[in-house]
Amino acid sequence: MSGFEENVAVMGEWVPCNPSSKRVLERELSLNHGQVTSNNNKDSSQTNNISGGGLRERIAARAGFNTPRLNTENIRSNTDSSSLRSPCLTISSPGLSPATLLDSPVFLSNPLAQPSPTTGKFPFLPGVNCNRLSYSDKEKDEFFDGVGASFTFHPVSTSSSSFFQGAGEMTPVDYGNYNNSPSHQSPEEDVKLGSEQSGLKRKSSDATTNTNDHQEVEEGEEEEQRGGDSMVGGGAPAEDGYNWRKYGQKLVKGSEYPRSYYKCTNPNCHVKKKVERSREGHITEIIYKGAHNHSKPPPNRRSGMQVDGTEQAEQQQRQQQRDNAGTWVSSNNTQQQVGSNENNGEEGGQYESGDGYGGVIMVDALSTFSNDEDEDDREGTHGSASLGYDGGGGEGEGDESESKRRKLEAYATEMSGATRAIREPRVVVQTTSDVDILDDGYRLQNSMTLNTLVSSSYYKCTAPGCTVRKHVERASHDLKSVITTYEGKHDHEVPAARNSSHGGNGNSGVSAAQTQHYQEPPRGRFERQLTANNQSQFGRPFSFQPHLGPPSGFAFGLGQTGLGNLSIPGLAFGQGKLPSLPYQYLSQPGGMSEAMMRRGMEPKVEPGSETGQSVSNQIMSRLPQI
DNA sequence: AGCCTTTGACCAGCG
DNA sequence: TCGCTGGTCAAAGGC
Repeated sequence: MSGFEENVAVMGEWVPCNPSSKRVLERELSLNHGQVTSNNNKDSSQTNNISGGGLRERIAARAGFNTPRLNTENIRSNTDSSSLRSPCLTISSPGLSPATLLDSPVFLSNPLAQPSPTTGKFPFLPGVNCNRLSYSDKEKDEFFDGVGASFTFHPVSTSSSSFFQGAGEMTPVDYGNYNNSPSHQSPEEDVKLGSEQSGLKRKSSDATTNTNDHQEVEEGEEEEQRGGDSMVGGGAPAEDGYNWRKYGQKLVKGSEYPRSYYKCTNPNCHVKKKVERSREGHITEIIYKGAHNHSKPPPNRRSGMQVDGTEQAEQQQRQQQRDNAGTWVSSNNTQQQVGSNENNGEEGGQYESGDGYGGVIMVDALSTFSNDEDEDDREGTHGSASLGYDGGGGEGEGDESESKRRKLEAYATEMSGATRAIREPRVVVQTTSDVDILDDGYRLQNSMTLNTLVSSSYYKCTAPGCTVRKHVERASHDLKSVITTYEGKHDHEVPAARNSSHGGNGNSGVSAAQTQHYQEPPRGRFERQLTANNQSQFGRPFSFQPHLGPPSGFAFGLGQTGLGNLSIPGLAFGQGKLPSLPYQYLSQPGGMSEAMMRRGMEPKVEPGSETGQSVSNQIMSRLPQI
């Protein structure tokens, strides 16, 4: 199922390189929590506006994807310590590619964007109304002038595995699935070296066929390290399922790496993509332009596309999801639009349906998606939506956004004091339209997923008139840790299973065993939490106190999500992973520790783990001391 | 033979 | 108008 575990494996690493950055982090840690929490307490419309970081706005405006900008960089053990590596993301998920994302009926919203100088989304920016959808260039300029050099990200070069960067702003948009876990990967990331100039020896690349979770991530990285070969022909990245022809390569100013230009080889498809690869052949940036108006080539014709049992299984799953998805009701505007897009895409051929649902979008902090929106690019109008950093959104803003993006990139470069190789933390967003028949038997819709440290899936019962909501949290690196929170009362009969495949166990990646502790929630307005197998993280099941909160009640923290997924310098893979905790604790002002204490619980720390430390403390403790 | 990459040249947008 | 830059073209060559 393209639910939780299938979707995301994102990793990012970045390290504040100077004391100033630490201060920024501290501010972010302290400020974002509160803010986001408050934001989340607002009604949906409000939060939508807040989220307006732009993606949502543009999505709404354009009803589709157009030019997702995917920035990725895999950071591994860096043998070249002298070279600064950008924060890396590793996405490898068979069938989940940017293209897949384009096809995804559900997308993320800007709130997911990592707050950063380049995203123009600095919730902690003094004097800036964080609820605003966009900021003028002047404001950005002023801001950058103020923040400027102090905001510098330095990539971690020591970790064998990058650490996923969580989304920045997350709004409790409806009932989405906010997945913050490094559990899925996008194929694009696995594209290895295509063809490198500068006498670089061509490697092959690509596609990690994965399954789920960390295993996939790690395998994907291993694949990378092995120089896994999946390049099409001479090196066209094809793990996204499409065939590409390289038509140019150029060293772009300000970029440390050459940029390759690819066109979709389909005669009637004008989709293009730009790929930047590091010297090692790691993709540092992928920018898609346009939407495929055709289906992916048959697997057996996808040169360079690994089609193994895993992928086949996933394809089957996706098909199954498509079959099921039509019966579910979207719970928010965005999703409805997405659904519309989906239909349009299917009917109009704008959206290739190959991957259908679920997907991973890796977004760099500069902009989540590029905004090349000339008419040609909007050929796939149905499936086009441009997502920009500024959240301005609106017709005809593509060029402007692009310009702004470039401008911001320039800023980022300047601020980094080096090159674009120093990238900001990336945000990986997973979107799904999974509809699950949970272990409780009710059909719930999982509308959205965002990746952060903790996967948080929001479900809404699809039964007419039923307002029950369910929130499932899973530890990013331990999917067995599950916390389920109910709101409302389960006032209708449990629908009969529609699909044996779900079999009451379609909890988006939560196995029956993992939900075996399910208990019938009490009637009435409430929230109930349960855990399953969380002993793996804390030695014993959580002892949650009732979480009383607003209806939407699951506070998302911009800060916690982002920071919660930060790669901590000096931490190796595994070490770098923050403790698996319900993000709601991360979202608490003061960090997890404080949140937990307020809840009267004490995190159990596994021997040798750092679980007991608050995220912020952990992060801060590893930052350079001022 | 077909498809792809390579790569220098060309074009267009922008300041 | 000019130079810079990003994007594209297209000939050459490889597989």
